[in-house]
Amino acid sequence: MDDAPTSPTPVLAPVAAEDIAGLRGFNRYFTRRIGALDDHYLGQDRPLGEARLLFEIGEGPVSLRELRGRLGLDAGYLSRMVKALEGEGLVRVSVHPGDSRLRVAELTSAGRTEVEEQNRRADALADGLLKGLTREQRGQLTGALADAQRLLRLAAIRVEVVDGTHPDARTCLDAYAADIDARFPEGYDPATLVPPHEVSGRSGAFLVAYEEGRPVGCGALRRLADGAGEIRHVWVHPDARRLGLARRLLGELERQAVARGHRVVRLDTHASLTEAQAVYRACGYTEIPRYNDDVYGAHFFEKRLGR
Amino acid sequence: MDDAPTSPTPVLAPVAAEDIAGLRGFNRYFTRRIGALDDHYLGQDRPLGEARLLFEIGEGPVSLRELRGRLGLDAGYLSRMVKALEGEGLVRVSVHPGDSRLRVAELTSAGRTEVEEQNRRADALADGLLKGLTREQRGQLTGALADAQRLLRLAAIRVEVVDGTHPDARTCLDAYAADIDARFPEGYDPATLVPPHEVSGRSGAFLVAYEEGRPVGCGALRRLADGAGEIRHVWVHPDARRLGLARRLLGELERQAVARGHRVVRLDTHASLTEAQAVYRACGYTEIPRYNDDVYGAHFFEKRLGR
DNA sequence: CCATTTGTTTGACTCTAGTCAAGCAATAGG
DNA sequence: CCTATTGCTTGACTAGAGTCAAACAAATGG
Repeated sequence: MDDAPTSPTPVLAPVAAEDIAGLRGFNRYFTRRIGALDDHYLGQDRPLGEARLLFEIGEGPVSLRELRGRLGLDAGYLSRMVKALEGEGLVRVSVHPGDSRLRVAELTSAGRTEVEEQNRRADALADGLLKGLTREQRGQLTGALADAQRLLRLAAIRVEVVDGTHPDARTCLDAYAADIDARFPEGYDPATLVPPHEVSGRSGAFLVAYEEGRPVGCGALRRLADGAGEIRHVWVHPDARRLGLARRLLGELERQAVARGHRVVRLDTHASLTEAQAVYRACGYTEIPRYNDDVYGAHFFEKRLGR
Repeated sequence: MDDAPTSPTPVLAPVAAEDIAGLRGFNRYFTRRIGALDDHYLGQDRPLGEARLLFEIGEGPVSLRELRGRLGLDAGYLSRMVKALEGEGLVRVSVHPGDSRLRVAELTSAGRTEVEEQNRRADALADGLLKGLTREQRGQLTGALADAQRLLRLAAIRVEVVDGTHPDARTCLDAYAADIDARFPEGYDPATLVPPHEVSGRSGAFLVAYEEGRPVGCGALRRLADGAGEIRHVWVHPDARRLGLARRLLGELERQAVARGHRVVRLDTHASLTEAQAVYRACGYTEIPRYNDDVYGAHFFEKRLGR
């Protein structure tokens, strides 16, 4: 058990030099070769900044504030670019109906045409690149890129301990409640959610996972009457599923439990959450008899925290 | 045979939309997230162009001509940047000993220190990214990136038909001859190489594979006395091995053979080239009895070009 | 209702990156 | 030996990308 080759839940370990070299080598190759190419083609006759802006406005109307955040631009710089695009008839700007300080931009039909042309060019570029490969190799490439992207996204997600009353904690719990309310045949009563004070300070913890500053997952640890830890409300935003984030949250919650002196953690799940049950089992949890009177609980799990 | 799920040698087929979308999605994610981060950190207090230049000078002395090629810079622009770095005491420039038109740049110890600092920062960035993953996930990521890079390199290689007398053809054949001369216990006599006229025009073809403008592989097709095609001198530069380029060259040579009306191609290999034999077998070649008096040939193969 | 805060605009800059052409020195090719 | 050619430098210029501060209007919080 001590020298298990793979660890069921994440353990922090120093990063191997070859992994760093691999990532850096790929980064050099990719950005200099493919990325640069793409930027060059995307822009064509238009400055890259404007091309990116058009692309980012894309579908529905977007507020300038949103664009500023997404592209990381200076307010003045953005304002001027939008004005230039408006002057060319590619973008229409209007005042936000709800808040007159905000301005929202959307593409005109000419703008839409230009974005389509951009997409055509980018597709042609990708097509030209992939053409040299067999169908099988293309599939391998697509698979490898998907795996890499999944892992890079997971790696970029930061898990932080926040207070149970933190707005991001509430946002996540609301989404969690809505989510399972839709999934449980009997619905879900939000009053069942763990109260903020139980997951704050010494007695418990609340974790929020952030991807690019946006909360995309959470998990709570509280103390049971008998002194064991209890994990509750492990949730992952639909956009961030299938990355392995639930496992990561679980591991972080276990670390929090260890730090609070718990030697064992328990949790329960609803009968309908079969994937969750599989995750718990894979992470070293074993099924135990009912240990509480939770109306939604159907399966009960426990894990001893060793080391 | 007609509907075999995987094709032994490359066949051109339209690129699936999902492969294009996969590559484009990854490109967007990667360049905007990782690449941009990297550039930002790499530069720090120094313009990106100069930072890249320092990195590229790296070890041993490099001629400005070489740097110009590698970074794709304008001669005047490069000249000025080198001068600026020289002024800061990071780079030492001297006249090339062999050709006084050329100038060679190398790092001073201050320059080396700065590049080390660059590397430390880039390593720290990669380390910070990978830290969120388990050791197993890091290994998966490194593997996926290596696969993707291998396939992207292969995809970016262009195979062209050149005249047998073309300098790139000669370069490749010289490298090929030197390569096998070192591998064959009995050495290799370059006089055995196919004469240029046999691989030009209607009777044959000479293919050169280019990676970023540099020849990295070749292959020849000529016509045998009985009208069959013969494939010879399939060679891949050591830097471009393990990408699957030999298979690709083989496939292109077969296409050339079909275009010239050959219904069958043959080839021979030296007893010591066991990997090559494996490739031929995997690409649908079957071993046949000796069909020529080549002193180096030990195994003889044939493939019918059907459809 | 008054003071902040937020979202945006405008003017005035800076710096990086890059182009283009003229010119000079060394070399290569006939 | 003469004429390209190659490699580099210099001057003159441009455009893209971005910063910073002042100003102003709408919304928000006491």
